[in-house]
Amino acid sequence: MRILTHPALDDITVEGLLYALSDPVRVRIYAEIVARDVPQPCCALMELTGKALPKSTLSQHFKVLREAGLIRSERKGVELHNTSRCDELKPKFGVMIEAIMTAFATQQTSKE
Amino acid sequence: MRILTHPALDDITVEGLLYALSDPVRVRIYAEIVARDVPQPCCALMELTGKALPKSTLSQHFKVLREAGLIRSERKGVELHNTSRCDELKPKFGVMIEAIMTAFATQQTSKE
DNA sequence: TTCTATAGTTCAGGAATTTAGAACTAATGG
DNA sequence: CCATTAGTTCTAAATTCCTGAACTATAGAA
Repeated sequence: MRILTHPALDDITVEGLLYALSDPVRVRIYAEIVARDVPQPCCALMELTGKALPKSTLSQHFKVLREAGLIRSERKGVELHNTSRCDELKPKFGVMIEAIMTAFATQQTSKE
Repeated sequence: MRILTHPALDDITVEGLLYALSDPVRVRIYAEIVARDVPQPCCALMELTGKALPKSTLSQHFKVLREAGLIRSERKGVELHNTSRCDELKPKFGVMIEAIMTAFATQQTSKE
């Protein structure tokens, strides 16, 4: 396994962030990582959408979130601990991420 | 040509909006539509990215923006006039669209 | 050390999407 | 009716995405 790479703040783009969050599964994953403020291993998020996702698919989704700059993944023993990079992003992107997640949360609650 | 359809506010989703704006060409198109507050025909935006885009490609991009709920397209003679639906979206999505476009504008100006 | 288990990545294919040239439709003005 | 401009639809090639199978990484136990 190669070392996990995270983009520098300068290499993170609005388009990349939006693309990462434009997938229903990925935005839910990111919302959970933000909501539970303890670092989350991938496996904790497997059944997020009701049906269990294949782990290769989940791994790809985490990779997209990571390479977009939304999360940081650090190995802790056998797991990866995933945390939001929102504090880092805020100076560059302002309230964008928060505004997106607020809108998403509203949408989710109104779906019930 | 079929009649152009626009989604009802209820059918517009956060994911759909983010997806539409996650493409570098589409976000530029939308930024121009918002910036020039006169309705824009597609043809006015053909050379947005330096190289002229094929009109079929441009048409698809407008379709994505339209079906996501970001713009409204109305026929005026031989042209389509495209306007932002941001006022309609605001009650449902709060400052999300504005926050995205602000971040995008900042990114564009810092690129020069 | 070696065996086993768990967590996650990478590979490879088929499936789905996107791009763009060509042909088509829609409206306007001679 | 013909020509022109604006934009859509069709279609095939190129690209990207999904996922099962194989692989790598770490830890704990024997």
